[in-house]
Amino acid sequence: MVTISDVARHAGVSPSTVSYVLSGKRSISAETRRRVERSVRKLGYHPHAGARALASSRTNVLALVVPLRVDLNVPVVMQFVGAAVTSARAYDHDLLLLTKDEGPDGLRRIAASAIADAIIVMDVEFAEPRVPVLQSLRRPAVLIGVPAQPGDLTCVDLDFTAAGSTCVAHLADLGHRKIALVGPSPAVYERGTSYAGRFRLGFDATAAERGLRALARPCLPTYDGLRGCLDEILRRQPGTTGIVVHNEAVVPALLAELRARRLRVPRDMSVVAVCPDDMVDNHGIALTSVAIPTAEVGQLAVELAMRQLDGVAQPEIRLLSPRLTTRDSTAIAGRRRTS
Amino acid sequence: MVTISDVARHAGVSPSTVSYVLSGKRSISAETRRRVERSVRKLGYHPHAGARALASSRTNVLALVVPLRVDLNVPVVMQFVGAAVTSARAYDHDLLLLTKDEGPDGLRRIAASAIADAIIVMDVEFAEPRVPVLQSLRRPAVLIGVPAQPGDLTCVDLDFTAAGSTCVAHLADLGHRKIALVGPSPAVYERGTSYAGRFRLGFDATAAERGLRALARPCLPTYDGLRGCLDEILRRQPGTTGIVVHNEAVVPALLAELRARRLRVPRDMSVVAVCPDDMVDNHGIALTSVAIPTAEVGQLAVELAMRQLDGVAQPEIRLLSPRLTTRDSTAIAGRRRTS
DNA sequence: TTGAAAGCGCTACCAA
DNA sequence: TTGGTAGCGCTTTCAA
Repeated sequence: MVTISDVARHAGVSPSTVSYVLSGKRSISAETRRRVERSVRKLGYHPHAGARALASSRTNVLALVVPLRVDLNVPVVMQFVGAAVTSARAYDHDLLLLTKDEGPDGLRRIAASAIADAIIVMDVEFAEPRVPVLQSLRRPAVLIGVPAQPGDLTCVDLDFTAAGSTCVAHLADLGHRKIALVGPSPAVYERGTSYAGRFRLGFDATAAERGLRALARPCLPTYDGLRGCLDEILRRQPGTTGIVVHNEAVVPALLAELRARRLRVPRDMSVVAVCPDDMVDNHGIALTSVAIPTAEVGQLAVELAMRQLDGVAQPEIRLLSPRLTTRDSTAIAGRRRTS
Repeated sequence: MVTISDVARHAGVSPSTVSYVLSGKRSISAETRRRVERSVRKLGYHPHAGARALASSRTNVLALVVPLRVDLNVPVVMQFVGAAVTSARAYDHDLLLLTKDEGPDGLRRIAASAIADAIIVMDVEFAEPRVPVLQSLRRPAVLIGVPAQPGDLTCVDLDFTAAGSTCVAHLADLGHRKIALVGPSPAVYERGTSYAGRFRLGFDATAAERGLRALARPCLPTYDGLRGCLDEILRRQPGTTGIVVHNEAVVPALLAELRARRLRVPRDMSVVAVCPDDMVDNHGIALTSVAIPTAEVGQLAVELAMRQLDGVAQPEIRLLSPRLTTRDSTAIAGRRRTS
């Protein structure tokens, strides 16, 4: 392997000079820099990650804890991950993948063995058991989602409460009086997943505020689950003319079932989806939606981690404002049968 | 931080003894082992990853190169990843995530900076540009997929050629005479993605062998894409009674469109899907399918990498035999209109 | 503006 | 069965 000494010899300088050229931590004459950079390229030198980590206590690795459950929307998770790797690379960092299954012990292991400089945690719960551990580690950490007690941890996410409000307000503005929420899987609610609860909060509050009849139901991410959910909505709240669907996986099934029941979208039923923008167009009808800004959130999570590593960061909770785009699946409410 | 010397002092032994207890590379008296292990637990010791890597030239990290394209089926990719992390952890290894976008240079970087012990590559193309680099690195590597010239690289995947044959044979056995393939995105074919081509190969060969009329079309993973694809199939090959769909993303759209055209499944149209087993049941009808064994493949990839690291491995190409499960979406062919 | 050299924490060789 | 210790490749302090 090519070492820093090889480069130094080749360029006719000392190893420390090579190190400084690479890190930019002290000024180097133009001529020396040029020679060193040439040698680096010529020899194809890459610093040994372990040696660097040992000497500098910086690994240039970010740990990302992802959920592997299938009840979460997998493509959405993947978009976060994609955005995170990409921006990590922009900061010359790599991403280490951990699973939520490893739990708090996994976080301790990462910290104690100095495998990563910072930890980014996805799929945060309301009563998040990893929060105390994360605090005790005294290491840069970013949560994607907001637990009940974030303490001094940095959090970033879409403002799901506002998103819930926005969806309801849109339907209310169109004159709908009876609306329903097709939510995530029951399991997602049961374990107190942060985003699900926050969305529900905004949905309920704004429905009450605007005087709407509103019914919120969790929904298993299967065709049968959706059918059951829709059955219940139409039975318990006949005359429903607006549906908010916060569960991308069942959108195709929802549209298929509405069609099967002769409920036309948006004429008989308005539908607002909560999903990444690039998923609104694959369903035969362009969906009115509140965007989940996966790219922004993933990138922001990495940036906030990097800022902590640079030592110039206050703890903060960064909630991105929701953006609703009106497309073809919502319309002014009429008086039509919906059951 | 807790170092190996801290543990040694606490247990009243030398650092090297602690190291040997942990690695199991030489025999240790029961008593000493007990004392050391107690100290390790008591102090919460985890070896410093960088130091270990520097001294042993082993990182206990596996690099996994994933595609972040959206034209590939994301949940399937995620299942591979999940299986890979989980089995890597079983071997006390972590997974580093690289993106295909980094290309050959990314592989070189990983190797040169000794960031990972082995590399697992997903989304392999027929004329895979990363193969020569991988060979030159002389490091354990596993491809998920099979390139045209694997050389002495280890490959693992479902036997997609056999899978294509199996689907056709199933339909032929049921008496279907005109069948079609709804394939992956055109882009997937265009870049010569290994699994797409191999499946197509098996499909075409067996259709010819069994004397079937067969039409294979790529399909964009959108509702409109599917509609266009289905239009073309029914127009260019009227009387088609069997469809093989090798593109999980469009399965909901396919079923919805068939219903919209009054083509009942399986009465008027038999449908065979190629997808992971846990995705056959979310569509209102249980689909006859050939399983993509994501868990097995992901796990096997890791195992083959570990075996190479242990130095006891021959290069091999491991193709898993397809398994077709008959469910409710295929039936004996009748004489019915399909256009 | 540059160089010399002391560690960082661990593994594994050499001795005992 | 155990201990001592050189050295892995780098960063960073101290000196020049």
